[in-house]
Amino acid sequence: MLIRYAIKEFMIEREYQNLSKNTIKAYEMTFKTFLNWTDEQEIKIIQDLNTRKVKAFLSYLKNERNNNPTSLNTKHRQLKALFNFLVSEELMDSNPADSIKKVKEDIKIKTFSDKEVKEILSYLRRIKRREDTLFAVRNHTIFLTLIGTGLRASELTSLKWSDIDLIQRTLKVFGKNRREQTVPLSEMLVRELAYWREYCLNQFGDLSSHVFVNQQNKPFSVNGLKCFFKRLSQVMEFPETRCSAHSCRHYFAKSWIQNGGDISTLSKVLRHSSIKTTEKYLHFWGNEVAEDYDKFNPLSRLPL
DNA sequence: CTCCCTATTCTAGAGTTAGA
DNA sequence: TCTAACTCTAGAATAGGGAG
Repeated sequence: MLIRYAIKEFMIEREYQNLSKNTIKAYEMTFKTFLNWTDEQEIKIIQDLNTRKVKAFLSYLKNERNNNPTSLNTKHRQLKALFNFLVSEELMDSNPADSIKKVKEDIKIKTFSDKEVKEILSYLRRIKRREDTLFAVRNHTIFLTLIGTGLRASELTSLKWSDIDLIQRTLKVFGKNRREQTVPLSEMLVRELAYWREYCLNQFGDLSSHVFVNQQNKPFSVNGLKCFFKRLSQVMEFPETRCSAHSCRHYFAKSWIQNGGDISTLSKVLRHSSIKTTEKYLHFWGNEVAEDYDKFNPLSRLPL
């Protein structure tokens, strides 16, 4: 069977399983790259594929396309899934990707320092005072919400007014993996959200169902959010720090830990499914937490 | 005209879940 | 308890709309 058709069969199967759009897209992207490569190598049918060829493809990704370990492993897994399917359909004898080991990854995340967050906040506040435009008020509120709740990007943009209880001070989040949970809101954030709500009412006359909207009172998109952070990073010029919605989430976790919050509660607030993920965060900020560790460690106060 | 905002597409990377 | 499979986020590049 032609590789091209094998992939088509696989995709039909996956779409039938009702996988999310992003997953389908990710498969499509990887297979497109793979097909181009096999075309160049003049590999046409699936029987021509073997472990050596799959390895060659992965090293092509690594060396010529500068993929990093995480990407290599992702693509490796996707190919493995494809071959598994072909084996189960008896179109292939064995999985040529099976014996390939995954690449070691070293993960490190740099998030905002307290100083950087203060700088961002005072910048956004300054603009809000000076201009008092819809964008200025919205962006300020968005940043506060992210810092104050640790929401993910899509969770923020899909927020609806009906999800927010300003009296009970809670927020309903429709998060990753199509799952819904409730998180608490701080008093200060409730005030800011209420102000933003009033602002929208004045501006548009009526309230959109979505909390964060653009100039046309249409839902603010995830891409819009990305662009906001991109502009922000250009203004702030933090040399080391990634400036994104996710950085806010990490900052939320970091200050939680540094202020002595406990990790199992944090895990719940961040809605991690396993505490292992939350524990990884400790690892990310090795040095910074290590300083606190020294500060609070009883051994440093004993004369040894 | 510029500046700011947003949408879209592609590629890279981080996080979760199910089930052997 | 391990890992294949699944899901979502990040960022670059590009294009275009609309306000001032």
